[in-house]
Amino acid sequence: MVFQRVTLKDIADRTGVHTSTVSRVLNPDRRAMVSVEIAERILAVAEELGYRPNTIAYGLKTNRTGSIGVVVPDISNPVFPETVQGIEDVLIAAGYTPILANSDHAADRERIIVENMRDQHIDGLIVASGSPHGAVLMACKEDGVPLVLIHRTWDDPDIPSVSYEEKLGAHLIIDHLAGLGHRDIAYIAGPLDSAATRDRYFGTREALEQHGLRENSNLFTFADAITEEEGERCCRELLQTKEPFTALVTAHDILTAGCIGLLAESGLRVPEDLSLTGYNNTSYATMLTPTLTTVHIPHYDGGVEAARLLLDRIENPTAPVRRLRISPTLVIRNSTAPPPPRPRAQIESPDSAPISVK
Amino acid sequence: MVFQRVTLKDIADRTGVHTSTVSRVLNPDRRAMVSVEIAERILAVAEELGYRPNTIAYGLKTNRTGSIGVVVPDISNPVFPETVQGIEDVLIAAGYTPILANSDHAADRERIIVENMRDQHIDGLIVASGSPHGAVLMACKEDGVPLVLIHRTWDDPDIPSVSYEEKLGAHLIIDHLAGLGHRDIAYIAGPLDSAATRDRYFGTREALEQHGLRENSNLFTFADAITEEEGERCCRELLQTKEPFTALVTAHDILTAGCIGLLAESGLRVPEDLSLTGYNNTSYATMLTPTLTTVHIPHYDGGVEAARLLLDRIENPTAPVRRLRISPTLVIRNSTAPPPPRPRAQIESPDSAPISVK
DNA sequence: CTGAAAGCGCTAACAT
DNA sequence: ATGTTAGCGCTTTCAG
Repeated sequence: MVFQRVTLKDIADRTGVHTSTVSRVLNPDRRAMVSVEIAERILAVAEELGYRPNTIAYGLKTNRTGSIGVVVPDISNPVFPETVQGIEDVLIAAGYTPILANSDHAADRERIIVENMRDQHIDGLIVASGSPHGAVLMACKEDGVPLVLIHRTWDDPDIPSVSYEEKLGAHLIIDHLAGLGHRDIAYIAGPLDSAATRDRYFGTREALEQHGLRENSNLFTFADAITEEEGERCCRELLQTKEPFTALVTAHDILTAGCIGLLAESGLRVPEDLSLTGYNNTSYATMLTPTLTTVHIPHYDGGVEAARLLLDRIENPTAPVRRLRISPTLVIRNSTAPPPPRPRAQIESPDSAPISVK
Repeated sequence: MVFQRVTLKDIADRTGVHTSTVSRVLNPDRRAMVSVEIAERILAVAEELGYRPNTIAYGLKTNRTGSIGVVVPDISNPVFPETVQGIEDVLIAAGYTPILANSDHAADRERIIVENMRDQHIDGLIVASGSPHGAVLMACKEDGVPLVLIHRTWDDPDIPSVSYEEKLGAHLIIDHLAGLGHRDIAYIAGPLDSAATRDRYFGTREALEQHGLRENSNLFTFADAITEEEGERCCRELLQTKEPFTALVTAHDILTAGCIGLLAESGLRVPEDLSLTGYNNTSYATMLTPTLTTVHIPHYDGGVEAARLLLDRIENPTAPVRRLRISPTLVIRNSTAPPPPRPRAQIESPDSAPISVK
């Protein structure tokens, strides 16, 4: 920086007082210690000179930087911009500066990011990740770095978190489909190393069982990533098993998006021949044709809550740890309908006995 | 931070040398000044104690923080995650820490963000914005804060930038449609306070003129934001003008996405009755039905170049300023086709004379 | 080759 | 009510 910043000393020299007096005036909490006339003079000069406190020097002295680290696994997944927006709105309003970083779902990149952030002396950390790096979290906890998880909890009850009732979300979808009369339901799971998609998967199996629907392992498939490509690959796999199904459920709107083109190519109409569902109620849900029945998760609100939890933690480190769980809701749109009289999902295998529909 | 960090002094005490010696060893450039045995002992102890340099103290001393501010107007617009990814990959590889912030297209929020960042003593700034706050940019320039713009240039040739040949992009689209035989082309522009969408708009008018196509102002409409809602609103407006058109061009895939549902409701098939185009080749382009003919902009590469420009600037502030312009390409998919024999875009006005097609 | 000492800008005892 | 002083952790002259 070529430019010379104005310091407390500059103001002190100009007003004929000591830097400590200037410091007191510029700190609202200590302003009262100083006589009004001097305070006013100092304030005027500070204004005139365009004084900006040096946060680096302040940080060195006080060990507080006003920065909060926010780690997300994939900023291009639309749930994270929403979450981040909620986090930022709260933190900025509270006078903090959020520092956002992308881990790309890579545990070691996450480790490096968090180390960097800690080197920068962040005052707190929010990790939005389905599979945070355990050692990193433990290190933060041990070193007393205020930490909040969002999108998952952690076994250790000392770590505050905001998570969603993912199993409930899965039940909402299956209940809806079962209610429409579907009995053969295929599922595209997300990567199981993420707690959220794992819960959706087990929740789905649980719900199928509750409805007395057969859990045909041929109708479960597993995406390696939350991308359209993986959705399409899994969808192809399901169609090739030649097992009949009348509904296709996925762990994320993005996976569902990947199915649509392939289904159209296969001559399957949604929802007439096949019901299709999403998860997360992202912008994809209304953009696709047909619009998706999906599970709404209030990601913005989750971000807000996570930020509040962190501020609580910073201001009151000894208060009991809170772990929030937020419930999702079902949004019914145009991609689901009662099953066709004869399942058409496997057009190549007309001999497979159609399952009767009430 | 409850936890006590290990400092140079800790290492010095443990090895029986002075802190300045430790400092020299820990700085690769000055390591050679110290005898090998001592250096090794210090390195071993540093490793053992888990020493991490205090970047705050370093920053106070050197006036360099290793942080680079990155300001984007809207992280939920998919072009920005791509751009940011390119920026981050370069900056992180060079040992810098990018600090990302969202201005929400608000000039005063942008001002506050940049002020905050400057208070944090960032070493440089990349502003990705269609309409950066002029005063902010001038202040950075005057104060010698290295600055690069991406997504637009600035009149002042002293500010390096990466921008795209937006007019060319607009020409590519119109050339393609004109080549298919379209003569009545409607346009949904983006907000004109952004340089990029402004250039697309004027480029479109220019291209229409070049092809001798009538510039019917009834067929131009202006979105207030890059959202699906605004796309839909503008599309409705166009349909209500009762002017016939056989192609609908927009300034952004997101605007195009907003049109699709409404067109379907109106009974217009794409591309049989109406050709439709996007811009930016985002994930929307392949997700929508039909897939979109659109303009591909290499946003990731743009981010990479912007970061490199900034690093150049930091390392060599006196080198001549470079301003990059990157050319877009046309991607033809399923949303464009020759116009129908009789334009159907205005089904309510059958009396409007159909334009002949070669 | 290594140590001593100063100082980056600020805050917070401790004096007066 | 204000000034003095010390020091946060580090780098960097300047001596030796």
